[in-house]
Amino acid sequence: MSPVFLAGPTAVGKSSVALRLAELLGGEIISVDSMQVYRGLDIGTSKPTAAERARVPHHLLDVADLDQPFDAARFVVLARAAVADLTKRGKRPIFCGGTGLYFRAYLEGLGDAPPANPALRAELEAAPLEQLLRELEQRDPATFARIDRANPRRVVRAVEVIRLTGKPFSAQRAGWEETPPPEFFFCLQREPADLRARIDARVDAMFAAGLVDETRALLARGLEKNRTAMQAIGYRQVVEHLRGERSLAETIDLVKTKTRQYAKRQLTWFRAQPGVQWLEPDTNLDTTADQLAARVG
RNA sequence: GGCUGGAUAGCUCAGUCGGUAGAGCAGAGGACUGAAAAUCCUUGUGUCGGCGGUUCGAUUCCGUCUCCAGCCA
Repeated sequence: MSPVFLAGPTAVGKSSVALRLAELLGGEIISVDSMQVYRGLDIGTSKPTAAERARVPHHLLDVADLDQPFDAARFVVLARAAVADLTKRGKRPIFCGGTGLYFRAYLEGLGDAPPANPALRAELEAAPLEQLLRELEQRDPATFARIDRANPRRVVRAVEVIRLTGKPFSAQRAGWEETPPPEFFFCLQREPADLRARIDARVDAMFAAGLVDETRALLARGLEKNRTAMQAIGYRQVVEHLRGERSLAETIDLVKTKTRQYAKRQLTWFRAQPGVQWLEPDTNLDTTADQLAARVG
């Protein structure tokens, strides 16, 4: 049974569709979300509720604590393990989420490069970009030629890998474009005005549900020490608000804007996904799930 | 009622010693190979508040009107 991939921008309605689809197909859900992996980030990530998780088993939620690192490679390892488990039990894997890199990494691999090394990374981040670019040009001309040289993150990682392994970064990347497209990769999309309204409503609901309190509690548990979790939309802006940087009303507006921008970037990933099948959700999301179930057999 | 500032891109504002204007933000598009809800790239024609006047030419100077601040009555 080939897995079903269900992607789409935030607030498009993926989770509801996946839930019903899983029930129809006798499947289980594998979350493809870089923030829902963290324990405690619940309201702000729209993590499936206990009730929903009771309906259908979910994998890759709450798999990291705030003091643990998590990255795309870890995602791939855990996702493969989950798929193996589901296959053994005759359950169909339904990947559902919005993290483009994670989909891609699972589908096409990440290469053999080593994980981030915090000490080295800190050193490289402190170095002038010009210097890193010079080192990159010398030690890995191929990467230097194709990399986004204005983007410090990309440059830092490339130099990090080179220093860690002594080999060029370009020699350690997975060969994307060589993998055949997945059989069932669906992306949900909506009219911009529709999506925007849903995002606004969702953000309002998050604050009404206690996002500020949740953030305060996470802060007490070390949220600020986790660089990745700390950049999650909603939490980051609320932390700034709690520091007195802006009012609550302004913060809510900002979170809406950031979410909209994020949704746009997500769509950019999925437009480039080989084999994507686009889908406009029905007013009744169960209907959409029914249609999908029929297409997927 | 008087005085002083403002009135320029969706928003906040800069600027033009008179030759029809530019930043940030928002918006739009794109990239992305172990931080990715991050990070980065590209993209700016708008009666320069209205009407008159001076001028070859006014968004820029002058007059007047409208609106918004603040101060004085």
